[in-house]
Amino acid sequence: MGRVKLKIKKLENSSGRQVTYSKRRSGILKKAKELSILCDIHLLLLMFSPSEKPTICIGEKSSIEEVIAKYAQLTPQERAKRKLESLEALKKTFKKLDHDVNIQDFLGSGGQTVEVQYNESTTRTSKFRNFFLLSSCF
Amino acid sequence: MGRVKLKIKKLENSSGRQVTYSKRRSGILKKAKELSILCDIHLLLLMFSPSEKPTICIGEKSSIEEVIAKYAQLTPQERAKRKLESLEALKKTFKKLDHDVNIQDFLGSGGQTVEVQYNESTTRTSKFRNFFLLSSCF
DNA sequence: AACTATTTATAAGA
DNA sequence: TTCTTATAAATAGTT
Repeated sequence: MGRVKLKIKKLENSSGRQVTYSKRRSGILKKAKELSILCDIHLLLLMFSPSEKPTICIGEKSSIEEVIAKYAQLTPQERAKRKLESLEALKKTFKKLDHDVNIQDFLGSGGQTVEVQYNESTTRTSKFRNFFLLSSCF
Repeated sequence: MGRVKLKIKKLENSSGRQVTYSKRRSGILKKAKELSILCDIHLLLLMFSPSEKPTICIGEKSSIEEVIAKYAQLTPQERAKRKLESLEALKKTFKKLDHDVNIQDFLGSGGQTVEVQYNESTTRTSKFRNFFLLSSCF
């Protein structure tokens, strides 16, 4: 959308990245909120600006805890399956809408799984402890 | 976008909700992925379909753990501030783009803060334990 | 911060 | 469900 079609790759101009972020951030926040209302679903969107400023969007229906907890309740098998399905859906969208985008570049490696074990005997800061507690849920 | 302008309220027809979810899910996944690439940012999008099927989208740059951990590192004050800022940005977008939407209805109460304390002496299932561990990070 | 030419997303219909 | 198409909406480059 706009005067020219944009190549989906990292914008090399730093201030350009910030401008594009501001514009698209508004757009995606609106989309997220609309989707959660129209379809009455749980939704969570979390993002960080190029200068690391965070934005969070939580669907009307949800608290952050609910959304994360719902995801945490899935089995690892289920989560892996969903990741792949999401990737497939995205590929399909791009095939349909964007024949001239390099799909491989765009999607990257995709369905990596991450396994992190929390070692009780290791001393960690609160920050790192939180990190590992959270990791163990995904 | 479409043949008519849609009112942003819960679609009352159940199959209509599912159809709209499918279409808009593709759209928002594409937007999220594009934003994360163009602006080279960390991003996480998690949503559940009307039939509770989960979808997760993680930006090219991120693992789930990284995004959550980044958010977990903010102070509660910082988080509350960001929530309000996000809400303000959304209000602004709607004022500009959608004069005929009922802003109040659309945004709901918004900036609620949730405080959950984990009580070590209480017995809980793993599921609930995860819930509270996660809660304590937000 | 606004504007506007264009591209993109999507609501309804087939 | 899947495809089409008229129309609304988002946004890239510009002012």
